[in-house]
Amino acid sequence: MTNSRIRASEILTRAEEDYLKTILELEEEHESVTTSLLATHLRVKPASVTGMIQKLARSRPPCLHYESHRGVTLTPVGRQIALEVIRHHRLIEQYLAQALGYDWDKVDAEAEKLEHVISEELEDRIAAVLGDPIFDPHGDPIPSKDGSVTATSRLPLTAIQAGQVVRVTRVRDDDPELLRYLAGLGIRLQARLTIVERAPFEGPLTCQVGGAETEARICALGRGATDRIFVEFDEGTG
Amino acid sequence: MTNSRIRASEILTRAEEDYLKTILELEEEHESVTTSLLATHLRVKPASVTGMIQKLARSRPPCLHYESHRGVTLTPVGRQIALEVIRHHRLIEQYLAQALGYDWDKVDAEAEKLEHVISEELEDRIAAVLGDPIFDPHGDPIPSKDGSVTATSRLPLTAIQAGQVVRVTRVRDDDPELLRYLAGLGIRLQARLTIVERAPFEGPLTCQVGGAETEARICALGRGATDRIFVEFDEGTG
DNA sequence: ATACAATTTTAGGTATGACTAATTCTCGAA
DNA sequence: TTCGAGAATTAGTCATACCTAAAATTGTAT
Ligand SMILES: [Mn+2]
Ligand SMILES: [Mn+2]
Ligand SMILES: [Mn+2]
Ligand SMILES: [Mn+2]
Repeated sequence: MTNSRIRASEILTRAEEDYLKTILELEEEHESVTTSLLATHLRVKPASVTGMIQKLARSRPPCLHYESHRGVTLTPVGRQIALEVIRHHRLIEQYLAQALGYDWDKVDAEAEKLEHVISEELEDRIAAVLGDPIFDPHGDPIPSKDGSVTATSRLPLTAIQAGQVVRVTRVRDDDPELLRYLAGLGIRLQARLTIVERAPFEGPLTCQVGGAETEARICALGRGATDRIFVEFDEGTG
Repeated sequence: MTNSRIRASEILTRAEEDYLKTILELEEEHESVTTSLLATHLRVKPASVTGMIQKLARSRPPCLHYESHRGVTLTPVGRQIALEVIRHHRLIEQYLAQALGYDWDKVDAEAEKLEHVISEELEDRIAAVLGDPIFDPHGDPIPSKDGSVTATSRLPLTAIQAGQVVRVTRVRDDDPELLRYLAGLGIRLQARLTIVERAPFEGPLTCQVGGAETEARICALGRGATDRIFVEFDEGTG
């Protein structure tokens, strides 16, 4: 069985799907997707990455462009497959949170496995039950079936000045511990933050969580947190 | 990496889990679970079965007893793992049917993949949402967490005489086409059947579906159907 | 222009789990 | 009791996807 041909939405292995998904996610944040960058995010060794990207570049049609020592770029075919996997992942995360009461720190690990095994029918039913959601529990956009993706804030809390008022729109989902910690502080999607103070030299950022109406809490966040929280300037005091 | 030790509820591969599940299912219906029987049900070649059962017999503690040319028997450890996989499978089937509106002919294929990847937490949440169901959409019992299994009817429709009135309590889930066909006839779980006539020499069984109250339909079922439908004698005309 | 350090690729190996083909075993019939 | 058909096992391959160690490449610093 020589499995060297791939059509869009063909049967790929779990490993292949994870590579394509990760490449697309990294393309959005890095100008070049290198072997070592992929190895870090996929938790495998660089030699393994080289082997896999060579296979994906050899597939017909190719899922990605690859030149030795130059990093990789997804082809339209590879990008479409990656978007399908990401749609699965984020839809499942949202379903676990909405329909099954999962906390936002647990959904990623579960979705990581389920994303590879659900059928088109299950994908569609989940989307229907949720009313075709556009965002996952961390504020990441869920690609539509045709592959379009809503833009999200790239403004990290780290970049905000003292005195400004912002709303949380996205939180990196790669650190469950941080997510649980933030939930404990009341920092969730749509939470309003008023920046009280920014200590210099990468010192902590002090902010007030929630409006003055409710019991507002003050907390200090380090760089590890503020780099992973994305915000928009608050329009209209809801 | 020598992965030869297995504790109950340890990480097994998908293939290993499917073998153990299938062995338990076959033990219930056959006095001896042979290599070729397993090969047929797992859709692999006998040589592959020999290899896998030798590995499962060598695992520590062993998942099954195996003597060359003598078939296999699950050990308590193997049985417990098999029950966990079957619990996953049937809970998922029931969830797909109840919560997501799946038809009973589609749930098996989907559950076959999902059963291997859901976490203990997801299993528990699904069970909770469904109110700890005891049966799956085909009337098969869902093993409880402690491994107990409700007994089900082993009386096939084939064994029923003309004139008798029975209720459908279980239908084999291995043939989606048959399930869809039966659904079209109104033959589902708890449907009442009145046997009108039994043609001799394995001829068709004619029966009336549903009570006389509703629009009762007459249909003729061949052996392929009646062997796969299990019934109980109807108590009280509900 | 050269050399070195970091990155990347190649070479070679492991484990899983399937396959085919060849061989061996078992058990019933002669 | 022997024989042979069918069932099962062994032997040898292949594909996937990881790994380590060695070799090659790149770009930067001298
Ligand atoms: Mn994954
Ligand atoms: Mn997410
Ligand atoms: Mn399965
Ligand atoms: Mn079932």
